Amino acid sequence: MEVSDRNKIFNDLVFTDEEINIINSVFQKINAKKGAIILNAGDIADAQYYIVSGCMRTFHTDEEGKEYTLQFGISDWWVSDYTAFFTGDKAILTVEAIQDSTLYRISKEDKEYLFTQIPKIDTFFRIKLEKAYTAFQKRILINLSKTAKQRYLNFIETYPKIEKSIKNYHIASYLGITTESLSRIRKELS
Amino acid sequence: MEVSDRNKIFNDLVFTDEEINIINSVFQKINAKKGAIILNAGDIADAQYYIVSGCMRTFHTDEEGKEYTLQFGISDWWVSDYTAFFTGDKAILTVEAIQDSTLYRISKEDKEYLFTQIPKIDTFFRIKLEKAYTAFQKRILINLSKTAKQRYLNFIETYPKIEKSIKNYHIASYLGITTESLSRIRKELS
DNA sequence: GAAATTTCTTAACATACATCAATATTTTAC
DNA sequence: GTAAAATATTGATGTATGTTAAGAAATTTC
Repeated sequence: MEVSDRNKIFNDLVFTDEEINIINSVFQKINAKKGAIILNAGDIADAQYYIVSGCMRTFHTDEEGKEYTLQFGISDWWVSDYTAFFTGDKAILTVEAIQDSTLYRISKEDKEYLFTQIPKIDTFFRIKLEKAYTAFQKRILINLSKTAKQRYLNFIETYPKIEKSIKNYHIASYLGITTESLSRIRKELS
Repeated sequence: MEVSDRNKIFNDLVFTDEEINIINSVFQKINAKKGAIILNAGDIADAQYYIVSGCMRTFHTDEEGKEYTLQFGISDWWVSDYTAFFTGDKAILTVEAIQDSTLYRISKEDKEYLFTQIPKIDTFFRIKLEKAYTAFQKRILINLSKTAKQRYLNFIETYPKIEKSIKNYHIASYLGITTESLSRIRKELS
């Protein structure tokens, strides 16, 4: 792993040379082409991924084949099916690259090894988890309380950098509406 | 804290006498009467609460005074406005007892002290957080993909023990529908 | 750079759920 | 146990969003 990437991931943490060696040994760099799937629903989610650049999407597919986007992930976000990652159950989410993306992969096993070797990383990941929890709480309240138009405006705020490069139907599946409805909302707003 | 309560909270963890003393010193037993508010939106959320018995509700109130129920909490659950608890921001959630409830309170400060004194408790709380995250992920996907009737059926599954004792309008505010709509759904199902 | 494919928009109509208003039922207070 | 208050139901009507279908626009492929 390059120094700049390590600093980007663990920004304010300082490591010894030995710790740096350990970190380098557990992260694997991955180039995911647009359309590539890095985790498939039904598989074991035995890794999580740090996004250096690009854009990822995690979504659930129901019995009828309809897709529901749980999250978009951009630079400096972590992605996986965390529910499956934590529980050991099979993934119900698929994680795909919707732009060419560069990622770092760490397996669940290596992450646990990392915790034993560099205890402060435990705290680092706990804070990430707290933030992820917080984001989900916010999302639930917005879904309960806001109209589709308000949710769309909130989406633009949440993802200002990528909003224009994400396909309409992916945004719609994130908002819980059809692509036609989103089209109408966009028209009203313009 | 009574032995039985400590075992209930930390079921499979084993503590030394000294650790037990520390635990006893940081948890405060609270009896909350039906209707009591233990955390108010706008306040600092400097504690979290373990529910021994009873039923709690966490909800958000919007500018118009409409309430949106984020969660019901029953025996063996933890409640707070975790977003506020983690970030230090003011609470946007209110936590109220909807039945007479017995709780144990632990302050944020004491919880951090507990982590330093009994490191394995850190892992215990991390797993709780993972489960809470998982529950929220599930909730988001259900809200995106299911009709009100399906969400109501899912609610009954999720809260089978308390479903009958929770007010209709509280359930409705959890499902994101009006009390009238819930009434009609119930009629259809009966 | 033209053809093929994918994505987005528009329109007509359908449906789920909201709103408003009235009444019925249950719970609480004295 | 009765009156008052709170909660739940029902009906009529409104609205946001879904569905189906067609065509327009953008992107990809060769």
